[in-house]
Amino acid sequence: MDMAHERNASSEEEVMAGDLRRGPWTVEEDLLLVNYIAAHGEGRWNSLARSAGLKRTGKSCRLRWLNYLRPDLRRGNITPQEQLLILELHSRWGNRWSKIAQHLPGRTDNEIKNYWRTRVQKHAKQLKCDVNSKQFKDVMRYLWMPRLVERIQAAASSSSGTAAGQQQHNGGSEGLYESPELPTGDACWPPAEYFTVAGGQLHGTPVPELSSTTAGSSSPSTDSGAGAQPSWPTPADGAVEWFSTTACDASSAAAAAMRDAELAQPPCQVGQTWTSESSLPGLGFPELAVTDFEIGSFDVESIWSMDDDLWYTV
DNA sequence: AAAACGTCCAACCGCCGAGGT
DNA sequence: GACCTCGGCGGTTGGACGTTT
Repeated sequence: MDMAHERNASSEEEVMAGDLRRGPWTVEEDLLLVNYIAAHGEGRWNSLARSAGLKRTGKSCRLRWLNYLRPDLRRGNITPQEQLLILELHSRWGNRWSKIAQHLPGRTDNEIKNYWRTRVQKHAKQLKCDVNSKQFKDVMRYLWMPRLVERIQAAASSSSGTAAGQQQHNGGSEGLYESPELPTGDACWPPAEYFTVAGGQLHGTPVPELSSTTAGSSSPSTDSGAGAQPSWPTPADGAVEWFSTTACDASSAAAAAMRDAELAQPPCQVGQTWTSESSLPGLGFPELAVTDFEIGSFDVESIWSMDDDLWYTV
């Protein structure tokens, strides 16, 4: 199983906290928990822990079950589709991991949180920018997310010939993109309510519980103008922050004032190259070329040369 | 070969809100 | 209303593992 299980169950890692065990779970504990839940179901974790004969806190049992033992967990790398969804949802909700996880079936909040901290924040660090800064968010929205969409589209189109017949999904006439990491017959991804592929195009639809301002009203062009259309935030979305050319210190009063001004204006500050006329009709998303992208001191080319498959894995 | 460094992720911690008494 | 218990959440940590020097 996992490496934790290979450890000696009587080692000093298993420090007793009172009468409760801590540290890595053993195979025996996992079996106790799984069998008990199979027989009695979840809930009342403290009493469950006692009844199952586990010397663990209810919290620990709950965490172990939700993050590791649950049968419906997805394993393996975060797919580009999932990456795209995480970026998009994080841009809306911030560190609401559990909420984000609700929209990635089989993924846990812990997994998404770890992904964000280890992968996304690393890129922010490489850009010498705070991960929550406006600049970094803009990099994500205008560079990485379109790039991800391109990758998804490329994968979808390259597999459409052979996999089209396998990608029929429940009730829809459009073929869903299926993650290449999933075995045939596994759940399609992303779920139909988010993105679908029809006519070689990736389409975004509103995420449940999200602001209706993004519903079917917005989609970006990619930097190659490919026309992929996940559910991007729009200028009309009050929660969306738009470009500024200020330094990375997003907390400065000047930057805040500039943001306020930007929010009252059409979203155009990318080297002044974007105008309402240059956006795709009705899409509200600037049509950008990478070379147009100038914010602060970012070395845009360095992003593409990063030796990291975060944004490119298929 | 091995030390140093970086990455990943399971698990824990502290806080908070909901619900019950 | 006060108190307590519990579940859930986000932040953090420790250690295994991989990579680089």
